[in-house]
Amino acid sequence: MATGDSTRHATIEDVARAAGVSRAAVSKVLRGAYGVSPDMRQRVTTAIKELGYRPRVSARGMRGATYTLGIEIPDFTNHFFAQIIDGANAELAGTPYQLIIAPADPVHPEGYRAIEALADRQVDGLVAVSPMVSSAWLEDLAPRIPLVMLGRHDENPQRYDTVVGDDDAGTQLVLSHLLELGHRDIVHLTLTEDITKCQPGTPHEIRLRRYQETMVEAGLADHVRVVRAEPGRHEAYKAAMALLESADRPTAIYAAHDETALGVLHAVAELGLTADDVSVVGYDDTDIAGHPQMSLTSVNQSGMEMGARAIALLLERIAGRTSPRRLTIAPRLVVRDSTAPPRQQESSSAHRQASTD
Amino acid sequence: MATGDSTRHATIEDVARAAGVSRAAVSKVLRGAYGVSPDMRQRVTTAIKELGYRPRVSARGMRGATYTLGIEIPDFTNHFFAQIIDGANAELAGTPYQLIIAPADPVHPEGYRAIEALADRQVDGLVAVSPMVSSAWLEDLAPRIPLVMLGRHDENPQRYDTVVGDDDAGTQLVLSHLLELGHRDIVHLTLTEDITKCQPGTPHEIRLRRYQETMVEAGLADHVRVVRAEPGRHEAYKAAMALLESADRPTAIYAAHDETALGVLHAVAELGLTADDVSVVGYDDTDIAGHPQMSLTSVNQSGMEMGARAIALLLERIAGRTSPRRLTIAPRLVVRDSTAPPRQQESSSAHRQASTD
DNA sequence: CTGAAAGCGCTTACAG
DNA sequence: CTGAAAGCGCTTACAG
Repeated sequence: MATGDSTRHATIEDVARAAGVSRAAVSKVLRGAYGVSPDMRQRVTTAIKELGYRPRVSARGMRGATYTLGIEIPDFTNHFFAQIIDGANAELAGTPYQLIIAPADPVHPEGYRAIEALADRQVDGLVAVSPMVSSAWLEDLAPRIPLVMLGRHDENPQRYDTVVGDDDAGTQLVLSHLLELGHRDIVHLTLTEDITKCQPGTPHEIRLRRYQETMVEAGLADHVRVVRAEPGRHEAYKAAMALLESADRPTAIYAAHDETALGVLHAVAELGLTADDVSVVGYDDTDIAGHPQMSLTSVNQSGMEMGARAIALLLERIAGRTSPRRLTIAPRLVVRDSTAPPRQQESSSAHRQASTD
Repeated sequence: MATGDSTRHATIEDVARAAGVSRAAVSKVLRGAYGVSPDMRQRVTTAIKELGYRPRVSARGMRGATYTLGIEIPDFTNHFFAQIIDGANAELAGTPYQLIIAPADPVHPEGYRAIEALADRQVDGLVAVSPMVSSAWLEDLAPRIPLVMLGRHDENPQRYDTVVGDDDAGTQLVLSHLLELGHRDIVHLTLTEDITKCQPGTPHEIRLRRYQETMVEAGLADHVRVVRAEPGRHEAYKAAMALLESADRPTAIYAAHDETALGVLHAVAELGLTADDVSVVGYDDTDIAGHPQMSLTSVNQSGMEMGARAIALLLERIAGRTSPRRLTIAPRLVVRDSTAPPRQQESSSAHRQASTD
């Protein structure tokens, strides 16, 4: 009766009273700070348990830390991002930090909104996948909050870290593979321009540029062909259908990523075609690529590892590091059944190869 | 020089000073509350823009709302949950609420930790997918925070809402389909007991029970066979391999959900078997099930819709409703190529069927 | 080692 | 319509 109804949540004041100590003392025990006698710690711990006390994060956030790390992700239906979260979450196990994830606003998918939402919530650190946000804006945000960006090839970030795949090398692997198989008519199915045309070079922009350069270097400048589709499997499917039903069907398609590649494979299967007719390569090597019924050749850049590394860098920053770091994840091509030598070709190089064997 | 460095983030005090009004006035404009003259609103709005002011959510949370809704999800790699988030996020577009997602702690996947983490952060409402959490604990939590649970068949929740698929009807659809095709050796591949053995009846427990009952009703009590696997595609694959390589291979497998079914299909493909040898049915009808290369027969219960409905119920609760509601999503069987009549059988019923045609 | 006091940036009654 | 004051539940210097 004294303190009121027990439905009300206990506060630090309640704990202090129950333990016969000051609020400051409870706070210290809570944070494992120095300067608490074993006896006092004991009494406080007991009181906390008895009252089922849990500190309000909002209140802590007013002065100190929220023990919350935020991650912004543009799209949940893409399995690659799920892997990143998984890796990040695993890396956080055993630390006092809680991960919260903010999905990009469907209306404003660039990421500004979601990142701001996280910053407004006073997260102690932030990792984001936002190729379309300007680096100047990030430099402006970074002094207020430790920041690690995924998949950004920014020239020279001053105040935040980056974890990137080597999209240049990955694309090189893809094209070497296709060229070795004897392909010449290689189309690159990428995303819409708003995604490939950002300043620092988004992953998709780099893949596109490297595709063009490599084709030219291989003497296939005439065969450079870029097709674009909105993000999403179904959009990729539609674009691929148009492409595959057109007069000059390519013998190979290098898709922007697995999500796109799955749409392409959908079209390929629906038209009764096989890898002999048109080879398909993806990027990300998501779980489904390895399924025997899909067997998609793809570039692995381990989303799990990217997520884990990003968190590791973030924890370093929170611990005090201020100099910027960049981590590059090496790509690895996983060859599967979705790629094969092109069927019967007028291509002289393919003939040479065949007769040389 | 007067106010200090401009790097410091503006507070409500700064805005009030710049607009020449009180902090209370700024607060009212912020929340669109009554009792502000158009002129004052104008001046405040201008000041907010000029200063780039954004209210700190922690501070708001101390007294009022955080405009944050939380959602707890046990597993990000399962596409069904991604769809739920997508649906929830879409439903929130245009409202002042921001969605944040907390992944379950990998070490304590039951969900208590993640839900508490969200509650500690003062979210204005919470939706969770936690079959293993006790309903008593939820009743205890609910008075403090509006709560909607997904996939819980609790008897009679008093203080929270539920959105569930009709797992009973869904299972009935699956078995009717398989029985009509002529299958008798139907195995149910479900998850480990800790997931199916919770009190109120988890979705998987209901699918399991309904499977057993329907088999008995069909006179196939002798054919009831339940196999269990840890969650995850790879675990399902291993269990399926053992099952398919055993002496008495079933002709059909009803998998706990698509994630499991994909593992089964992996084994089926690897052993060079087809749907004629062993039919496979999943649950959730995730995107990949509809891919022509997968073509998995599955029960659709629309994760998008479940997520959207859950948010709609939550907003009602936040608006004041206190009476509990339950929403049931009707399942729909989508028949694809992964199911077919069993090949050549000694089964008399199969013979009857064949000769009757 | 311990505690009293100030303060974080908002919102909420309550007067005017 | 407007504002002064109290208060939300913590943490942080600062004395003792």
